[in-house]
Amino acid sequence: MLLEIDHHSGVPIYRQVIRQIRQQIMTEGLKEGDQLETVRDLAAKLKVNPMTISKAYSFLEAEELVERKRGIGLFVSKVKKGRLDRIKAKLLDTVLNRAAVTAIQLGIPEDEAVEIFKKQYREYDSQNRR
Amino acid sequence: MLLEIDHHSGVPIYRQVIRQIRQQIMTEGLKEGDQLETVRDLAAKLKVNPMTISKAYSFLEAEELVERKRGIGLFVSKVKKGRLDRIKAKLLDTVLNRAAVTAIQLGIPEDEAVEIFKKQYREYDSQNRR
Amino acid sequence: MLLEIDHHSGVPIYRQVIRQIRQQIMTEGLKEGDQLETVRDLAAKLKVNPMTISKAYSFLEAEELVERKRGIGLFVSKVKKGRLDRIKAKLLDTVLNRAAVTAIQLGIPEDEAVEIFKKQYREYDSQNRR
Amino acid sequence: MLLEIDHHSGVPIYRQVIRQIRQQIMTEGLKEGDQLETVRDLAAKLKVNPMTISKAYSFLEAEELVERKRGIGLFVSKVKKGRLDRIKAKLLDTVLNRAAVTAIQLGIPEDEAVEIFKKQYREYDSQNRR
DNA sequence: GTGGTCTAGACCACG
DNA sequence: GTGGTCTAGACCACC
Repeated sequence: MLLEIDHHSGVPIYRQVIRQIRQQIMTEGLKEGDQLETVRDLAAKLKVNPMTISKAYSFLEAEELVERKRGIGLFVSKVKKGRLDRIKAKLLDTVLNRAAVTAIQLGIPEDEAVEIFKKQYREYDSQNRR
Repeated sequence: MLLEIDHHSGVPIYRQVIRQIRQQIMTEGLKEGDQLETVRDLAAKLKVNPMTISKAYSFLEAEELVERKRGIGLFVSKVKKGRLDRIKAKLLDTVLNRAAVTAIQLGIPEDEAVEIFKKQYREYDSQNRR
Repeated sequence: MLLEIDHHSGVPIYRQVIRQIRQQIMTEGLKEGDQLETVRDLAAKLKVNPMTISKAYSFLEAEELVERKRGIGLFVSKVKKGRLDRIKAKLLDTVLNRAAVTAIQLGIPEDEAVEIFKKQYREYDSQNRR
Repeated sequence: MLLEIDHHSGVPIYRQVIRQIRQQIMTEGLKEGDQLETVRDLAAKLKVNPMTISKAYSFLEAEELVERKRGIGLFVSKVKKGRLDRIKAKLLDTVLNRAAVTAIQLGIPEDEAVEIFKKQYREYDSQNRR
């Protein structure tokens, strides 16, 4: 499980953990039944307090993306395809809406904004294609 | 000066103020030499604590988008066209990049992402056209 | 805000807090816009650590039953009638299902179980009617 | 001896074991003098840690529903009819009381609550009738 | 003043 | 060994 924490971003560590794990579940980097790293291991690896990790895991559990097996560990839940799609769609809408609003407020016309968006898409995509 | 504060967004109020004023300077809703509303007036109008406005103004001043004339008030600075464009471009790149990255990580193909972006653009645009 | 904590029940304190506040929101003992007691006050009143209360509040916020106004406090969110009803119905189904299952496993016939249920209902109801 | 373990319910496994065996004794699926499966066998069958089964058996022994014959095994105790009935009644009262209280607190009228209860009863009953 | 975050460390329940 | 809970206390951001 590959996580990167930015201690200077101002974003709480536990939220960074939540977001990244959620992302990996969405993109199936983490699949149903996969075990998450133990609280203590992940805490040691990221050099943060175990409770910080525990807190992140608790929220993921409340979201039902992750399940506890008591005394054993945490595992990725089965997420129904429909629910997954809804979460994805919502996430996407949010971020694209934010982008569109900014473009409009800056007075950038639609096609120009779309071009920049495409450029960004292709750049990132080509860099991260495997 | 027209500002809207969303108390439920989680975004700090002073940042909402900063962003909106910055936006207005960018789009020339506020022009060089225009005077900003006084801290007290704006605070009263938005029903927030004056310190919140004061803080926002300080940041705008640090950004050199605004100048303090002691004893008189705050005024929009002269911003060179080139610098303005660079700020705009950078802002736009940042937000569109973030959107693109999210789309890619969720495995959304380019044209699908573009479609959603356009939809968001048009929705917001039609709602806010004056 | 009236909360009772049972330190000996084995149920985590923060969950007791969550459940009771949720209950009060459901039953409109706490209404939209009402401010929750501050973390520190409630912690002092219940004689627990503020973080325990904070944790409870965080989960309620994640559930969107409660909203933060930064620097001011926490307030009961507007909950759409439909969503409220769904939450209520689910809660009710869960607890009545558990009751029914137990009755069946003990070999209690339906009408006998219903009679006991009615008795319990009336007893509690008459005690707590105002 | 037929037991079902739900790893996702959050209820400790040893408690699930206790409850189900107790249930079977109540309903006379297990009768006086019947031998319980050995700790090892049951643990292997349920694929859980033997200590978990051992712990469950200890509680049943403490409850005097079961007796240890050293070197031989565990056997279902003689339970006086009266005591059995009292245990049953108490269990039933507890769970039905909890259900009634919840219904009342949610403002559900008696007959509506009863209807839902009956529905739950019939659903579960028809599914598990043999 | 408000709530949020993080830490260090203790203790508990479960397997 | 696993995760969960709670505490005490520090520091931060916001209003």
